[in-house]
Amino acid sequence: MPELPEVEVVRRGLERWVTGRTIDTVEVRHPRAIRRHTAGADDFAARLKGLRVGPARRRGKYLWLPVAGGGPSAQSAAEGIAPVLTPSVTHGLAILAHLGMSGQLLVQPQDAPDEKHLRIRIGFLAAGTPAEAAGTELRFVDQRTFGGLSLHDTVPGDPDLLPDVIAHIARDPLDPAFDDAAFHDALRRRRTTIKRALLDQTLISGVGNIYADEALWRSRLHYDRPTATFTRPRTAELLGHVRDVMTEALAVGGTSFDSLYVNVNGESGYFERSLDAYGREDEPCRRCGTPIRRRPWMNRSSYFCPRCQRPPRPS
DNA sequence: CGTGGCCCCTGATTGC
DNA sequence: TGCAATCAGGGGCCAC
Repeated sequence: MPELPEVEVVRRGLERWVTGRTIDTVEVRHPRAIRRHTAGADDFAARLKGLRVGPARRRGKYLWLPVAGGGPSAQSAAEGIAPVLTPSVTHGLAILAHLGMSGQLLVQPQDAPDEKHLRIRIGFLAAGTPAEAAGTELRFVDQRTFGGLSLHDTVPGDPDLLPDVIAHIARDPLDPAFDDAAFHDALRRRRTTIKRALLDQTLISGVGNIYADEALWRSRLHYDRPTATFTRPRTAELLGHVRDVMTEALAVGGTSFDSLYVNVNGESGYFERSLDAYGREDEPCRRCGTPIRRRPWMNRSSYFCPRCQRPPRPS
């Protein structure tokens, strides 16, 4: 459930508390949390030991931590191929994390009691760590186990050390390299509706159910509008609102309805109070006063103003 | 192939 | 009180 702003809050915490440290021990306590690492939990733990964590990266809702310091690449090890003697400087390994609906990455004191849904624990060497980080470890906690960690080769030559398995994920709208014109062209080619398109991580990443509804409300667009009829100005306005709402949410630490959505120190964000549509069923629209409605939509809900956001004519 | 429906999982809340 | 149904910020997979 964490979307781009919440994941970015976590990324910043990892950058501050984990980057630069050297992994010592890895404990996998639930197999589902590691299922995307096909070589298994023992391989995951053994390969990470002794590696140093690089800068924390993010694309959309995916997070990764490049790791370096020795050993063959994941690919060559998995296939039994001898490591290349002169590997490319920008070809390496990265821990990939996805939080799913309920995942958390927490930096906790080693002696803190285990969380009920603690799935993976990563401990670090004390040597060389900043005094303020000493004695802490990284924990992946996940009630519903839709999220998980895995270890992957990075795309050769990619300056961000993007894990190869997420190379198909689109850039997110806060990425300076996001291509607005290409996004508009892709929308026009699709035979789908606008909210489905916003949630399609191969078209635009980082947008989930909350920020899709918020951006559509700001744009006065109904979630069922077909994308094939979008004009350039309409796409531009929508992208502007997507960027605005996510930037505003990020500035206050993201959206937290409960203690499930927290930064690495367990603290909640404050954007819930600024939501205009999501979760506001029967409350007055802040533009026109009409009660906000909730509609079942793709096993979830869509919140919208029935007056500001008129449905398209049925075709 | 693109698109839409279903399923994975645990827990909180609501209504009978 | 108990129990069933519904819902939750995600995405992979599989039919059509």
